[in-house]
Amino acid sequence: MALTIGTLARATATSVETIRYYERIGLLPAPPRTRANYRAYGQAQLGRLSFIRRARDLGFSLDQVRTLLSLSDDADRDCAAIDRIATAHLEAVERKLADLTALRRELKAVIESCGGGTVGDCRIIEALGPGSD
Amino acid sequence: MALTIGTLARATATSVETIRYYERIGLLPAPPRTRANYRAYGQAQLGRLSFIRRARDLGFSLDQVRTLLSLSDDADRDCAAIDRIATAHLEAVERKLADLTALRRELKAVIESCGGGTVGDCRIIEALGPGSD
DNA sequence: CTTGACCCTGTAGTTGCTACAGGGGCTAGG
DNA sequence: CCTAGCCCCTGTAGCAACTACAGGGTCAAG
Repeated sequence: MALTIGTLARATATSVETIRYYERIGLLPAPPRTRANYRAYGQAQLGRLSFIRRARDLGFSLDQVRTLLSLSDDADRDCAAIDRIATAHLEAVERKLADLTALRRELKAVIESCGGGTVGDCRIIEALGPGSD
Repeated sequence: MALTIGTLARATATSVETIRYYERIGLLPAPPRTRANYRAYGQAQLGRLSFIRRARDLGFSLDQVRTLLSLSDDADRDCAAIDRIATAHLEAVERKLADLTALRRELKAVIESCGGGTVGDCRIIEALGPGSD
């Protein structure tokens, strides 16, 4: 009935080392052990790890995941705190998108300036420095 | 005439620690020292550091910057190697943009599902886990 | 002659893992 | 009973690209 760490890893598309790492930093509780000192996980742990992985896939930091987990333990609590974390994260994602979009534009401009000759004529290098190197 | 590390830092919007770090990893050559053992930089170093910062701002890794710097030293070389690095980086940026865009869509869907009640009703938590935690 | 801003070296911390090294256990085949 | 091959254990070190001290030295101004 109990899952070994390898089985849990395959079930959640996580590496065994990552699971042990999550335990070390207190994100996953230390499970009971078998006689051979193997970790023995139950369904609750599988659910918790799935939650963590899904949140990580959505780009939440481990610290945010920790907070989300502790908030989700209390079903009677106001949902606003959770919404605040998610919205803040969405805003961070949108800032990153804007940054990356600007970066792509600049990068394209730099690349297009290259005519294909020698480095001496290449505008990529020129575009990067102020010319005094 | 020579610049102190603090002046160079302000001129390139870099922190003093970062400049020392670049020196330690061999990205910036070790400059001559004053009698007081202070680093004394010239215009060439200013240009080189500007180049590095600009490339970093465009998202190139320090390893790519290292390669770009060594390629740019040789003005007679074919420009294709430089173009290859820049194009590969652009492709990486576009992959990242696609990933972030998908993530934003998912995140928005999760947030919109929250009606504003208690955690028990909150769809954000529900959306994250398989429900068995 | 002291204050405060700067500089020096060296080391340890950050995030989120990943990769060993060096050992033990468990099952199946010979 | 022995061995092969897989899985598990702990503990430590490494990655990128910085950042943040601690504990000192230097220098110009008042």
